[in-house]
Amino acid sequence: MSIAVEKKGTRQRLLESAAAIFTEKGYANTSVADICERAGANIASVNYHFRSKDALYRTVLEFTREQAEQLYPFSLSSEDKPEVRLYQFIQALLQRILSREMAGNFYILFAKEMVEPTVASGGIISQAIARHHDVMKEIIKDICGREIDEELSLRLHFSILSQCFFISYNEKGRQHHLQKNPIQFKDAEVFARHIADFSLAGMRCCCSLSGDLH
Amino acid sequence: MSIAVEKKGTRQRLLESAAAIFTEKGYANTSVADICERAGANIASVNYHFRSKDALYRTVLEFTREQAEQLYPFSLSSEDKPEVRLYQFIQALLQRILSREMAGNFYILFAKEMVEPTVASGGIISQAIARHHDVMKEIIKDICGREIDEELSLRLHFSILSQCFFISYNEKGRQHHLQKNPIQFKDAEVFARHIADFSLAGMRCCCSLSGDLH
DNA sequence: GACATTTTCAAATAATCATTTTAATTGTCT
DNA sequence: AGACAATTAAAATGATTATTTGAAAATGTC
Repeated sequence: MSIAVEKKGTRQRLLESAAAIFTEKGYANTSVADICERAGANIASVNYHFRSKDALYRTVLEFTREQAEQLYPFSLSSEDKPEVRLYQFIQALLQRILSREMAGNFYILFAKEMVEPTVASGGIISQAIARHHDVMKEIIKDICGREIDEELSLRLHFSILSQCFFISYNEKGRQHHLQKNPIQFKDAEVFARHIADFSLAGMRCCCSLSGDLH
Repeated sequence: MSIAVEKKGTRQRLLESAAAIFTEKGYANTSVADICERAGANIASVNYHFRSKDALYRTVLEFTREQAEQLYPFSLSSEDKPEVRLYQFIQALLQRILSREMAGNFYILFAKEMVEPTVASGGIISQAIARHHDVMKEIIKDICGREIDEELSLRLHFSILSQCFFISYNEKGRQHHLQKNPIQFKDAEVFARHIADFSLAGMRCCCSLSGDLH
């Protein structure tokens, strides 16, 4: 009928509207009426297309996660040196987090789910954690050598990921409580460079410390 | 009349009950009725003693922050070497975060406020951020030397604090999504030792990198 | 064009919530 | 005991919420 661009289908409009508002205000503070209004749809459309608010929320989590994985994959060619792969992983993760598209929404929702879990999230969060974990584990093993202590590996893992995720965890509060401007997507590289340098030094130090004991 | 222990005053009981439930479920998911029931008080008592749910929440934030500051002060004797002060600061912060008392509640509420700010929080969060910032800034300056770049200082600051706060940010989600047991208070020292070692190496590396350019 | 299916719509339902009101109770000082 | 203020109690108010309902409209199919 009209221009192809504007006809998106109610379901898709609801999905995008829901992603935006859930990210903005959180699950509990978002009403189904808000979502429908922004999508230009009727109040009953959420329950028609998604069965419930819970199910819509789960769909948003799944959809935004897929967007993130497609747009910024952790493409680790195992021929690169592990130091390079560390940087590439951190960079891709920060690009996901700082993405203006729906990929970025996932990591904001992820942060909310870690700080205040909902019953609506299903197993999506634990899956996401496991995927990040697997990638990091390989990199750490290759940098520190394979006879590294399991506990030490976990701590290094923790130190590196904490710096990456801290950005998404703090973004909302930085704007609201400190009146700062949002961090831009283009800052991803500078941040990634810093986190990689800082962490590489930390890893080597902690590895050699532990190695000396044996 | 009765035993002194059990007569705590409705106001105090409401405060403790509110701190526990706000920490457990977050501001939006907590009802005044819940708080009153747990405190063994009437539904109207919150509005009588605190004027509103908002004001009660603010009081909880202030009260728990004071508890944290009193129990685990950032007592930095400027005679100690900066490396020692770094460790002491991290240790005190982790002890606050992992405290089973009301001190720990503050850092859980703080995490919630960063990920999903409320209008009810007043300026308490930005004050808390500023205090941590001031302490860290001094330490970084003393470790890296005073001609350090302002931007680099902020990035180092970020890398260190992210590791500390990550524990409180993730604690709820770790239990809910990963079915892990809570991190114990006694783990504060091991964690602090790791974060301090890791970060010290990172700082020195980043400082010398920047220093070489001049 | 007529039928069947999908989608939209407005109104109703039922539950929950913060807050207010009004009355009863308790404690304190004279 | 009596007067007064502080506190507690129970019920009511008004607003918001997710979800359901049943009919209307739109869409697709033969």
